[in-house]
Amino acid sequence: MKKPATIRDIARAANVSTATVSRVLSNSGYPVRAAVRENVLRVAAELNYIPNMVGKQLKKNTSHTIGVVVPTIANPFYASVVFGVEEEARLNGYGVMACNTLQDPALEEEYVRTLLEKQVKGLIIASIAGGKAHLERAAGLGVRIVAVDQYVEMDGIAQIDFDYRAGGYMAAKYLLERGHRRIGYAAFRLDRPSRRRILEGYLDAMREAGLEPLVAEADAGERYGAGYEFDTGMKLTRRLLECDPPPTAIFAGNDLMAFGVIQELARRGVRLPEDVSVMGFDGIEFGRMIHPPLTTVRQPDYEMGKMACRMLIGLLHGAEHAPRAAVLRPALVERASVADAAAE
Amino acid sequence: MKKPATIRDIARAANVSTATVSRVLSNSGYPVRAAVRENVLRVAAELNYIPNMVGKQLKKNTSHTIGVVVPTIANPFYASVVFGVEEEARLNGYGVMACNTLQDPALEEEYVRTLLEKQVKGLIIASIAGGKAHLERAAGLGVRIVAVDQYVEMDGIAQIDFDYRAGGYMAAKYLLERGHRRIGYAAFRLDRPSRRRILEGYLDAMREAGLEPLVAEADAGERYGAGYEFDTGMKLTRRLLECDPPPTAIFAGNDLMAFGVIQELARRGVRLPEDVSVMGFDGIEFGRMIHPPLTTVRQPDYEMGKMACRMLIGLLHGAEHAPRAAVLRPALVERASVADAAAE
DNA sequence: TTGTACGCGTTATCAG
DNA sequence: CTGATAACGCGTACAA
Repeated sequence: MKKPATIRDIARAANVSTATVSRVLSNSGYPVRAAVRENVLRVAAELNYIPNMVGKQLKKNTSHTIGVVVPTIANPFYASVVFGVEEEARLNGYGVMACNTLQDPALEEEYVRTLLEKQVKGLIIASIAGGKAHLERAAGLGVRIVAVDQYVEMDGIAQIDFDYRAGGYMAAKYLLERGHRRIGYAAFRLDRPSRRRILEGYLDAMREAGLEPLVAEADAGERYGAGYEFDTGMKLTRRLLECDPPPTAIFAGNDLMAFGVIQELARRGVRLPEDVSVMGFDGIEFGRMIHPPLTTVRQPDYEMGKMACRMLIGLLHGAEHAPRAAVLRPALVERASVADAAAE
Repeated sequence: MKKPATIRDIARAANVSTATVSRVLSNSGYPVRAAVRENVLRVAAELNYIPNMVGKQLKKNTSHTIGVVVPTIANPFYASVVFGVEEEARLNGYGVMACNTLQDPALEEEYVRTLLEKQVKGLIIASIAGGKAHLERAAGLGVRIVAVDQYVEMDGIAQIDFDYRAGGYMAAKYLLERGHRRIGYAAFRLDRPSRRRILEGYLDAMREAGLEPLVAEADAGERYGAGYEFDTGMKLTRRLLECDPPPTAIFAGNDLMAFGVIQELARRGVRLPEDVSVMGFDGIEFGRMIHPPLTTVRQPDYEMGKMACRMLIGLLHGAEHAPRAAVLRPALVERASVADAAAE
């Protein structure tokens, strides 16, 4: 476990200066005599040379790693986003530092700070923090930022937004077209703009149809985590079923919650989708793995990650005309958890 | 977007030397007059100072970020492992660089190399590469390595192993105890030791019972990805069902595949679990979200990540007596996808 | 208790 | 084409 070779070691062994070594090893395109170049390469290989990015980074002040901040990769939706970012990053020679904030604003700020200390020059963030001081500080330091999933009201920040309102509207509308009149909406806490916008879409569709909305909102204060969203779906379903008359269709705030809705319904012997239809939101791949396969509104997670990464790298490469905003449209994924409403 | 402040800027503004600034800002415990200390702190805050880890790292040759290499976080199993690692890392002031190899040995080697260039001192890896030259090179450089999920035959490497054989045995045994005699095993390609060991466990249990094994192995060459495992489950189920007589229970290589098995069975109108029982492997959280909730053999993913990270940090802190090996035991998770075999 | 000066591994500048 | 040498931001002997 001896010390790794540096360009100095190579220089010494090859009888050249460190400058020359650096020139050939970094593919700088700087002219070096062919014989010398080959010799340096040979010696470097012999010495098992591995370039030290830290030295390089300190010198060039550019890190080639981008920070990704999401609530949690335990939700496959965000896992896909991160995965998309990572793929695109790798193709461009970048690495990724992923951070899970667990919906905790303090943790989000801590992570952003750590990322800054590590000299990240680019950041992709699904921010759930109320404030944005941490983002402004980052931007002030010249860090390029791409906000995904959650819109961030801030100048000089690139956005990949998603039309949540249209998504909520699309879901409700679809249910209405299938003949449903009593459509319940099972919502998480409405503490994020994205969630409120889905609700708005649902509300608009119901109002247009002259129907009474039926909303069940999750209680606050539950710990965030893998199974929480599922359990919330079960709980809200119980609440919705107490209504008189009960809904013939339930639209859930996201797919994980929809799984909970389905589970609770199945547990009660309700036939799916004949008795009650269920609609999700997100379009995670697991939707097609349950029974009945989940009809849902898809938000392109993986593609969103790739797109965000591409945009960020464009910004990093100083492309002034790089696109700084995009808004993704929802798409309906018709599977089998929604049926026509039974004639009354 | 002016240049970030350095300790030199602070030193100048506070009329002290950079040495003093460094001493107070790095909490070195080195004696500094209280008044001076407070002044430095004040000036640092005023200047919005953010320590540059790159400089620190170059100086101290210690990176505080650990590399994590897994097949893909698109599989919730590995997502949980990474999540566990990250949580534990954060608690200890470490950051995590996660890399998805997509089961591609070349990619795995590339990632390990990149990690080395970034001067990671610790590595947690679920290696699927045939060779181990890249790991030996890393170890030779003094990098501490913890192998998880996949056993790696190599000196000086810490292991968190899992008793796959016992898991396979446990699954088959459970099915046997429930009265099943024709138990099919739906396997991925048997190109990894872990998978072969699950098979062995199954085979042992069948042999003990004097029963004929019934194995369907996935074809090679399919692209690895999120839905692949699910689709494989469906396909292998079709193959298993062609047997005469068909199995009354199917044991799947992992939970995702079990979802595919269930889906294919449901699609054919087979009643679950009355007609055919299904058993998974891994114990991902989604198992309880499908219908019927999946009975499975659990491998503690999240805990494994935490444990690996703890072990690694112990090694990094030079704890010579740090545990260098652990073998986790499978646990049966009884849910509802397995029923007693119908009397014949 | 404080300051000076050097070096970590690399690249860039400038002179040959 | 090649080589000295000065940075990059920081921590730390060593000296005062």
